[in-house]
This record gives sequence, C-alpha cells and structure tokens, in this order.
Amino acid sequence: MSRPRSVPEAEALDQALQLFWERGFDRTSIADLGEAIGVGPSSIYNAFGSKAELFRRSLDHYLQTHAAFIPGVLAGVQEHGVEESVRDLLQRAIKLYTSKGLPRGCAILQGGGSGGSDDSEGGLIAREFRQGIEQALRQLFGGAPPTDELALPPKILAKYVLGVMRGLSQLAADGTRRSDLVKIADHTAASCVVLG
Amino acid sequence: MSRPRSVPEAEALDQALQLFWERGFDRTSIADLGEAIGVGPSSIYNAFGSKAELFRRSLDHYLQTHAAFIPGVLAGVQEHGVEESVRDLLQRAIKLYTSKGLPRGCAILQGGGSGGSDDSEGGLIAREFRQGIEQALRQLFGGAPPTDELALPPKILAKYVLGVMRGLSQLAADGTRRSDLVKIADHTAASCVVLG
DNA sequence: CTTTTTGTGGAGGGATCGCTTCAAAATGAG
DNA sequence: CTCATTTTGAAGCGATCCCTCCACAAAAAG
Repeated sequence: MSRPRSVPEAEALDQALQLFWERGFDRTSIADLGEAIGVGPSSIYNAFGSKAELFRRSLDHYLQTHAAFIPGVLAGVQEHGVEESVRDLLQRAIKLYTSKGLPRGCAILQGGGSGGSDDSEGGLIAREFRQGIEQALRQLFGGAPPTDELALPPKILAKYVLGVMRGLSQLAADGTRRSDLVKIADHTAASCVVLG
Repeated sequence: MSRPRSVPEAEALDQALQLFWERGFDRTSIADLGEAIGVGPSSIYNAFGSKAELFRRSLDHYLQTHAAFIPGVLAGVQEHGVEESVRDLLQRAIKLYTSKGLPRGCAILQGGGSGGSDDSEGGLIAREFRQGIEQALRQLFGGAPPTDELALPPKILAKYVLGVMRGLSQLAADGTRRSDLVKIADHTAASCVVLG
C-alpha cells in the first residue's frame, strides 16, 4: 500500500550490527551506518527512530542470530550438568568472539560505552543486555541438577562467569589465540563445581 | 626563569584522570578537562601536547598513585605463595574499583575505547597499559615458589586473571556489591593453584 | 628598569556529530 | 488513470569536537 524499502530490515540490521560491534556505539556515526546499509540518514530515522533504537534493535538481532545458542545451553543443564553446560556456553562464545569475518569480541560486552559510571545512551542500552546475560547465567546455575555441588551461590557464580565472559571478549579483541581462550574456558567451567 | 604554571602538574593529572576514569577517553572533551583543571585549552596543549598524551600521563599517574600496590604484591609472591598473592592483588583492586569518591571500575580497563578492533587513539593507549598489567601478572606466576603447583601455565593464568580483573571492573561499574566481588576474587585466587 | 622565557585566556577554524526538513519517487488501492 | 501512503536523496541546522593562533601576563636574569 506504499513504497517498499530499498533495503530489507534484516539486512540493514546486519550491517548496523557489524559497525556497532567493531567500533562501539559512540564511535559509529549515522553517516557510517547509512553508507554501510546503503541508504541516507532520513531512511534510518524513518525506519528506526533514533540511533539508540537502531543500536537496541541491532543487539536484539545479535542475540537472535550469532548468540542464538544460549537458550539451548540453558535447556540442557539438567541433562548435562553445570560444568559441561558452562564449558559449552563459553566455548561457543569464544568461537563467536574469534570468528573470521566478524569483529573480535562480544557485540554486547564490547559495543557499549567504556566509562565507569557510563550514563551515556549507548552505555545504558548495553547494560540492559548485559543484565540479560547475567539473568540467563543465574537461570543456568539455578537449574543445576541436584548431583552438582556448586562452588558458590548461583547469584555469585553468574556474576563470576559473566565477568569471565567480559574478560574473554576483551582478550579476543586484543588478539589472544583461540586455543588459549579455550583453556581459560575449561578452567572456569571446572571451577564452578566442587569436585565429587 | 619564566612564568610559573597556575596549576601544578600533579593536581592537573588528578583532575584529568578523574574525568578519563569516569567517562572514558572519547567522551571526555578538552573543554571538560580544562574546566575541571581550571585552565584554558591552550594551557593543556602547552603542557601536554595533545589529548592522547594527557591520557597517557593520566594513566601513568593512576599506576603511581591508586594502583601503587602492584609492585609490592609482585615482590611478595615467593614469601606468600600464589594463592594469597592473587587474592591480595584482586582484593586491593576491588577496593580501588569500589572506593567512594572515585569512579567505579578500573581507569585502565574501563577508560579506553570500547570497540572490538579498537584502533582509536584512546583504545590503543589503553591497550598498552592493559598489556603492562598482563606482563605483571605473568611475572607473578613466573615467580611462584616451587611448592605451588599452578593449575595452568603462567602465560594462560596471567590472561585468565587479567580477564577476571576486567570482569570485576565492569561488575563494579555496574553496581555489584563489594562483598560479592570479594567472593569472586577468593574463588579466582584459589582456582589458580592445585589443591595440595 | 629592560629583556627573555614561558604560561595564559579568548577567539575561532575546520571538521564532524545527531537529527530534521522537504520535495521527489515508488508502490497499492480504487 | 488518480489518490493516499510511505520511503528516499539532498541539503542543512545547531551543537560539539580537537586543536591553533595571538596578544598579554608573570616570573627570573641582567
């Protein structure tokens, strides 16, 4: 009933995510996004409303594509146990963080702001998604089978593993070899449960 | 033999560090720095040459003041062992990351850029300092007493602990309670050595 | 005093920022 | 076809960015 878009939304989100991922929110301009997507600024604002909203949509797109393995790992905790689930989660994350053709590190953990008390628009949005990951990790440890004895309460373990993921993301961005990251992942996963 | 500076250099670095610490390099402007220090832009450029150089000097100042405990911890590895040294290091870091009157998180680990392949000026400088911390950690594990059996090679453990520090910094910036961070620190320190 | 040297404030240049405006263009409905 | 609706490209708005220039101020040296 009206003029169609020159670029499909999914494709536009792909390009936007790519830029936000490798440069972060602040250092990605509307002009950059427009050039990458192949449209002018007015089209972006007509389709997404604001740069912040496009950032939010891009991170959602990230969760539904590159990070789509998370729900499956959560669902398998009862069956496979905590250590294997954490190891699986971290190894899939590492593979994502070091894939050729994609920016290094995690789009959510690296893409936001940088400051400590970061109350910028991009920083607040990234924090929302970070809390979503923490919530997922809490769910993972909370759903552990009774045979697994956790080394720390689920709330603390969730923060611990989220912190390690943040570290893995930065190490990947700094060029650490994938095999080294995997050793850290295995070590972290093993440290979550008490040896039985 | 010439006109004295209106603000001593140490005091200027204090103010500059404060801003870089809480906002990061990109989101701190020369105008902000000038207002905080109490001088105009020309004085900053006359004294430090560029915004990047002021950032570098500020992080150096950070290492020599707030993070001055690092060399002492390194020197005590032979005496106190790996676990206690790592725990001491992380607990002092946590205290720094959550001190009242100071920005949350680590000035080095949070103050740089955010992107994955961050080739911005601030990102590159922050990376230099990050590698300095990694080097210090490698030195810590490399100097472990022979009675300590490391869970992983020193090179990997250094990256692991650096990653955890990055996580602690972000968790602190996101408002995690100090007592929870300490539990993560104790857990991390204990996981570095094999139970004897 | 004068001279020399260095630091200072104020003004502004050139570039880029997020975002808006607007007329033209592209479709489906009738 | 006409009409209604939505998207698009181009131009530009005010703000902010890093940095520079320049005349003047403040000290030590002679």
